[in-house]
Formats: sequence, structure tokens, C-alpha cells
Amino acid sequence: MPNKRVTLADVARRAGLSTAAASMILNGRTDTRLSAEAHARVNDAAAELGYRPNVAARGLRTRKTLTIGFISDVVATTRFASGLIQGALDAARKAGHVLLVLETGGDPARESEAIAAVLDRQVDGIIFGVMRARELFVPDIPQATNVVMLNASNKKHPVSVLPDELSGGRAAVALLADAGHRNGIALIGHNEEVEKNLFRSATVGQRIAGIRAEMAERGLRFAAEESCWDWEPHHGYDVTRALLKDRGDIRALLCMNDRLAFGAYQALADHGLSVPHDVSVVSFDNDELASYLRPGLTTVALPHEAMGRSSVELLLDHDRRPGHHLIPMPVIERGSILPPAG
Amino acid sequence: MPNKRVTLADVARRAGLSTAAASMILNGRTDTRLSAEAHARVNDAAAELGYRPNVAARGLRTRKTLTIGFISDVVATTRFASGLIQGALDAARKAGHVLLVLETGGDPARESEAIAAVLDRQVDGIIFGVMRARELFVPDIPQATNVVMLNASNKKHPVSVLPDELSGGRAAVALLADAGHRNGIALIGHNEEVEKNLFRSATVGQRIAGIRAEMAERGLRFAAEESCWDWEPHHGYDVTRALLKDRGDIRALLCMNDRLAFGAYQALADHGLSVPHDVSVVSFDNDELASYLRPGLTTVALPHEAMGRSSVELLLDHDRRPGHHLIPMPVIERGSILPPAG
DNA sequence: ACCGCTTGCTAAACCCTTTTAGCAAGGCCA
DNA sequence: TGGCCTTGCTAAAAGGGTTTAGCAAGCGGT
Repeated sequence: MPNKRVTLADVARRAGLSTAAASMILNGRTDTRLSAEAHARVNDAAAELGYRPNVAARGLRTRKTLTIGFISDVVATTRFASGLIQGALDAARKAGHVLLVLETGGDPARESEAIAAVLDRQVDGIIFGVMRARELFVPDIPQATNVVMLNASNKKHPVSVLPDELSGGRAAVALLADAGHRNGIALIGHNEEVEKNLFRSATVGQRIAGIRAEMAERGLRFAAEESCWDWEPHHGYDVTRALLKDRGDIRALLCMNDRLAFGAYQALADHGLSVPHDVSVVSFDNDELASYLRPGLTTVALPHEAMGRSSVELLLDHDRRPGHHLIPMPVIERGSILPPAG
Repeated sequence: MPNKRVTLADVARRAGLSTAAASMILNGRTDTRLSAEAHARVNDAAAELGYRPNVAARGLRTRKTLTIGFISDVVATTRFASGLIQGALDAARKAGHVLLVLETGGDPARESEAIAAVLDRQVDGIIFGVMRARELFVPDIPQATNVVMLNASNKKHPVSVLPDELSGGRAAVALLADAGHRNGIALIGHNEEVEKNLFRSATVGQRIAGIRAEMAERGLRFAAEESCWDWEPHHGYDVTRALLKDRGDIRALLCMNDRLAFGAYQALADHGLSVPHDVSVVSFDNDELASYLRPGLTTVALPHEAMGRSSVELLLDHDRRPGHHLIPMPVIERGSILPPAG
């Protein structure tokens, strides 16, 4: 309500001390020799006046603004990865920091703009997030700047947070195999382009690698591999529909993501096949969609929230080590897997 | 790359002038009497050194930080309303501003914390956003602070941005009526509690009011009104399933939101009814879900992006007027409405 | 009486920018 | 020659905090 903000000078005046004394006391410095009496007077004055330090002014001197720049292509505003920002916001809050969120839409000009905008505001560090994990190009940044890559990697900025897709891929296979599936497993959404093109998505390569490694170790082979260019529901629908037309032996679908699985559900229903009694389905991401389906879709989750949290913690961790910090992908069991019938 | 940031003093030195001169020239002041020669020297120096002003230091003097606090319950991190933040981010960027995004989860303690955090950073104004439009309680804020309520309203802060639900409700009815539906229209998701309890959701009341007004004006009546407590897919499923068991005359479903409609689709499929040939469906929100369904769901969209944009524009508009700024809800036509069969 | 140490505190510089007040030099007029 | 007005610029304060250097007083020891 009061219109004028309380300043440190106000506190010092009321305590009958200098601003220097007030500053040191409020910052809890122990190397200060100020009397217990002085401590009490300053603390009381600050409390009575409701003093709050001006972070900008303090930052001018200390070069710490308790503010982190969070620059992403489309993370904040798409549902796919909003967990990233949620985790980051929460971790930042717990550390007394705040996030300056900017979006670039992936446009290099806007990326440069965004970097300039956060540097102009003296942020303590920058997190670069992307929706689909990939190698991200980043315009030049002053060397002293702390940078963490979130769901991305970059040679110049070696600290990155990524999902542990290799283990995740293995886990998906394990779910089917442990339920007893050995034959009639189809892979939906494998895409050779993606598998090879590391730039587009480094981690999807790992996902597939994990799948293939686990299949091999268990002595299993896919009955079919349906590839498609993109991973939207209608792709899953089309591909699954075509598959079912040809083959009567399909007992399980391993879908590369939940949106494909969503389309696959529709195609299975069209064919009069029931999930999970006729066909089991497992996929990846734990998209919100997965919980809407009936039966609920069992999926290997992208740990977005944990990743976002880690990115902030790493940024603030003074002696963090470079490298890829892999976050485990938890298995979310719902109702889409059953042992094969008959 | 250079490790030390270029300051105004550097620019002034290189131009052979005082920082005062440099400051005035770079700020484009016209009341200054500085020579054309001086202008050229300063501008050149700034360009050569790549000078960027320190926003925090400037803000200390000018009390403008080009930064807006965006405080929400769960807006940024849920898919439902992420358009709000997307629009706000974009409008802010275009105005040379930046958003400090904080989330409170609706917890009053965290709301107070969040307000303190942004005020400590001297933001130019605060936008309070909520996921479900409602009357929002806001802890005390210094009077001089600019505040805009986004998807919410509040007596103490009279500038708010809301969807035009009254017109939206009318539009949904008009879609069915214009397609020829007069009988067998069921309302799915009406909820008396919500309809009356303005605190929980002021705008849903408007949505229903619009629906009822348009029905009345066209001389139509609902064949059934199924209410449910919440609006998740399984509620839509349960309610629709129960409805179809009793009644064979249902030709159209007006669902209060897309998630209900999603559940209704599943129930219709269970009953062997086809959308839109047997039953037309229309709903609200334009959730991403709506485009995934087959056939695509015709819906009256929540204009989240436009709302977010407006909130920033209003905040920065120096002579904005108090009151509710209503943003039109566009009709998104997909394939879920057809004239009634037979 | 003088030296040196400790204790408890403050003055002043500093961070970077904006803004106010005013100086110095030149021209014009009387 | 003096007074006044422009012109073109700068010194310095201000904004709110942190930090360094150092002052003053009190005390113990010689």
C-alpha cells in the first residue's frame, strides 16, 4: 500500500547506523565485528519497515541478479514439453531465483535477440531448451556466461540435460517381453532418416538403439517395422491400418510416441481389435493423451519436469561438470499391455 | 566473446565526449544541442564497440526495466492455457519487453512470494493469469503498480482480459441450429454449481448464459441436459454412455468443452453411432485434442493467444481504460457437424 | 606517557546509466 | 568595454545497494 519503497537507507536511519552496517547485517556477514545490539536494531528496523532489497541495484554491484534466462524454441508454449519449464520454474523458485522466459520459434534472428535481451538484464546464466532433443546451434555468447543446454547438446556449451533414451528404449521392449510377447511385435514409427540424422534428433537415435539392443539381447525380432515421416496421430492411424490389412499375426505394437499410439488405437478399433486383449500397445513420452485413452496407454515417460529441475540445479551448481546429464525415463504402467492371447 | 561488457563510459571515451553526451545521443534526445559531429562520433563508437546498455542500471535511474511480471497459477505449464503465455511472450517481445514468469499453483503463500519476487526486480507491471477464468484473490500490491488480470477479474485491479463467452455460447448453438438441428440436442456438462458459483468460474456462467439465450431466441429446447462435476474425458464418457442407454432420439451433442467431447466420442463409438452422420458434436476450447479426433471436432475456441497478447498491450498502454476487455471466440469448423439424418 | 591491538563502526568508492544544473566560449548589441 | 544570449558540452548528483579502507575509542602492557 505505501507508495514509496523502503530503502536500505531508511532501515539504517531508523536503526541509527550507517547503510554499510545495515547492509552487512542484513546479508548475515560474520566477519563484521558489529555488536549484537546493532544486529538487533537493524533486523528490527528492517522487519518493522518491511524492507525488501532492490535486486537490480544489488546486482549492479554484485553482478548477481538471482535471475536466469530461459530461452527456448517453443517449449513454454507447447504442451509437449511444458514440463521442462514447470520443473525449471519450481527449482528456480526453491533456489530463490526467477526465470526470464523467452521464445524464439527456432528463428536464428530471434535467438540472437533473445540472448541480447537476457544479457542486457545481467542474468546469472542461460538455459537453452528445445522441444525435440537435438544438437542446437547457439549464437555467440560471452565466455563467462553460464550455459546449460536442456534437451539439447552443443559443442561450445558442454553442460547438457537429456533424457536417458537408451535405457528408455530398453524398458519399452522389456515391458512387452516380460509380459510374454515374443512374436508378432510391430515397431510403429521407426524412421531411417531420423535414426541416422543426428542433427534432427540426437536422442531419438538413442531410443531406437536401446530398443534394438534389448530386442537383440532377448533374441527377439520385430514381425514388422512400419516407418513414417512424422509422428502425428494420423500417421499412426494410416500406418497401423495398412499393417493390419496385410497381417493377422500382430500381437503387440511398440510405438515411437504416444501420438502415434493414439492413431494406432483408432486403427485397431476400426479393425475390431481390442487393446490389450487382442493387441498390446506400448509407447513413449507420457503425453497427456496417454491417460485419456481407454484403456490407458502404458508408456515410457519423457521426464520433462525432472529435466527442467536439473537444468536449473546444474546452472546454479558452482562446480558442475561438463557432459551429458541423463535423466531416467520412468515407466508409466496403465492398461495397454497383457500377455498374448492363446 | 570479449569478456568485459562494454559500458557507456567506454563509448564516451572512444568518442572523446562525456558519458552524459553519449547517453543523450544514444537515447535520441532532441532537446540537446549536441552537434551533428558529436552524434556521429558517439553512434560510430557505440556501433564499433557493440555497446548494449545495462538495463538494470538504467532502470535504477528511470524506474523502467522493460520487464513484466507474469504470475499465474498453472498457466505456463499446462497445455490448457499455454496460448496465454505464448501470446504474452510475443507481444512483449514486439514491444521490447521481457517476461518474468512465475507460477504459484494457486497457493496464497506462493502468490505473495511471487509478487514480492517480481517487485524486488522492479518490474514495469504485473499480469495475473489463471487457467480457469475466475475471480482471483490477489494479495496487497503497492498502488502504483500496473496490473492486468488475464482470464480473471478482481475488484481492486479492474483491468482484465476475458474471452467473450456470451457470444461464444451463442455461436455454438448457432452452429447446430444453422445445420438444421432442432430436436434431439443434448447439453453435456452443464453444471448447476458452476453456473451459479461465480467465484469458481465467472466466464463459464457466461458461456451457459449465451447458450441459453441463443436457444431461447431460436425457440429451441434441449432434449436432455447431462450435468457432471468435472469436465475430464471420462466424465464425458460416463455421462454420454448413460444418456444413450436411455434415449434413442439424440441427434446432436453440445459439450461444454473438448475433453468432455473426447469422452463422448468414445461413448458414441461404443454404441455404434457415427460422428457426424448419426450424431453431430460441437464443443468449446479448441483443445489440441480437437484436431486429433476423427472426424475433427468443430469447436468454439478459447482465444488464448489473442488474450495473452492483449494483456501485455493493455499493460503497456499508458491510457488504458478499466473494465473487462472481451476477446472474441473464433469458431473452428472441422468435421463433426452435419444436418440431422432422415 | 607512549605504543599497539582490538572492537565497533562509518566514509567513500563503486556498479552503470540518466538527468539536472551550469560552465566556457563566442557572437551580438549597446 | 560590458552585458546578454546562444551554442556545445561536462561535472556531479541521483538511483539503491555492497565493499574496501580506515577512523576513533578503549584497553593492556611497558
